[in-house]
Amino acid sequence: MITVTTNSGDSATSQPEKTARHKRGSGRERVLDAYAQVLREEGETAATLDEVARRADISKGGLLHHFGSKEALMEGLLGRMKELNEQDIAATMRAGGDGIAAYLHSSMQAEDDYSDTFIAILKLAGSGHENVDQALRAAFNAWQDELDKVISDPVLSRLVQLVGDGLYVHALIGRDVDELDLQVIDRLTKRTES
Amino acid sequence: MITVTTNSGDSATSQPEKTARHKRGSGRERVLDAYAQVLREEGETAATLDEVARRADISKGGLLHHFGSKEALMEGLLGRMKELNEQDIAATMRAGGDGIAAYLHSSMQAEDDYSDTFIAILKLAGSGHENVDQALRAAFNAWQDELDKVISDPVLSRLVQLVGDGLYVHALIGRDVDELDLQVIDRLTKRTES
DNA sequence: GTCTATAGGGGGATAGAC
DNA sequence: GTCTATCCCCCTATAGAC
Repeated sequence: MITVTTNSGDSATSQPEKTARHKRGSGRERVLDAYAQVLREEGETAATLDEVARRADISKGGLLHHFGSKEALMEGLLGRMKELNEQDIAATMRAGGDGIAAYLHSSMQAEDDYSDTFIAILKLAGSGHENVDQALRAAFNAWQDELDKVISDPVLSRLVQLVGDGLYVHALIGRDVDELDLQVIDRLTKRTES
Repeated sequence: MITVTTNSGDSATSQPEKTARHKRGSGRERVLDAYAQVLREEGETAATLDEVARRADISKGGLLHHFGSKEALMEGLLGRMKELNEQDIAATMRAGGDGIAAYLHSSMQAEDDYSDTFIAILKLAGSGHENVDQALRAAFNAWQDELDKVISDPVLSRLVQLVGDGLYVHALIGRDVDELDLQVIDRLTKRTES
């Protein structure tokens, strides 16, 4: 009894155009790139000012000129996520025609600026920084709102989101996406009844 | 075409009996309890030897007698998880009669020793400790194997696991379980075809 | 705007008394 | 088995030269 408002085409191939990767040279952005990168690759503990400065090819003093404290650096990254959130949601939903497939695929492969930032911030989740958890909840809610527009059944919509979040966990621990994951996505995309 | 090998009773209420909470006094166990607790509540950064010792009501020297290094402490917790894994899987699957509901409910409410340990270790995921990610992958695989025994369709089985993992993410960032989550579980439990 | 130097604090680990 | 005292390193942040 559930209807997915989509033209169910080839679900596994349609990919949206996301924000292009920027590795531009303006100091502030280079620092945020480096911070997000080290968070993704080695986690919170490894993300020291020294290491971030090293990756950004800048001195620690230079870094602290742009961001007066580590807290400020963190909020800088949260700001970037907030900034990219809307435009990425729009791009994901617009492009493929199929919201579910596009959403779930974007949960699997972090290859745009938004996903990079999002995954980096996930590494800071639940570690006492209330700002972080708040920003993450806001991001989740924004995606949920968008999914709700595309999927008429709210329960199915939530299910799709939970599956996407599950895929993030698997990525987090290095559990590779396999054929079954793709089949799950395929089934969620193609089925119009529960 | 999917058949869930279960007596589909009242899915939302059946709860298994898990391992009882131990807050016993043997130094080693108290230390592991404290370590897991601080990881869950405040994350990896806050989990210093000083803080763990404080919570375990022991001195740092005393702690380091039981676990010679922080690395050893970590592996101690991994050992506990491995130890509890099998028995918790068995308890979860045995009790309710319905594997899906039991699994998903245990993903929501961490109130047994295994879940406590598991969530704590999740805070260490993707932070460069290869042991941790390996242990987590093993735990995920063990649950997957068990779900596969209960759910005849492997795609549905994976879907159920992904939803459970998604619930963990939501818990991680303090997004409370709501009515929709319960409805998702209910639907996954009751439906026998995709 | 970027650098070096350094202060100040905290974390992990060792030594050795009890 | 548990404690105190201590060492050393690294991390954040500040000061100030260029």
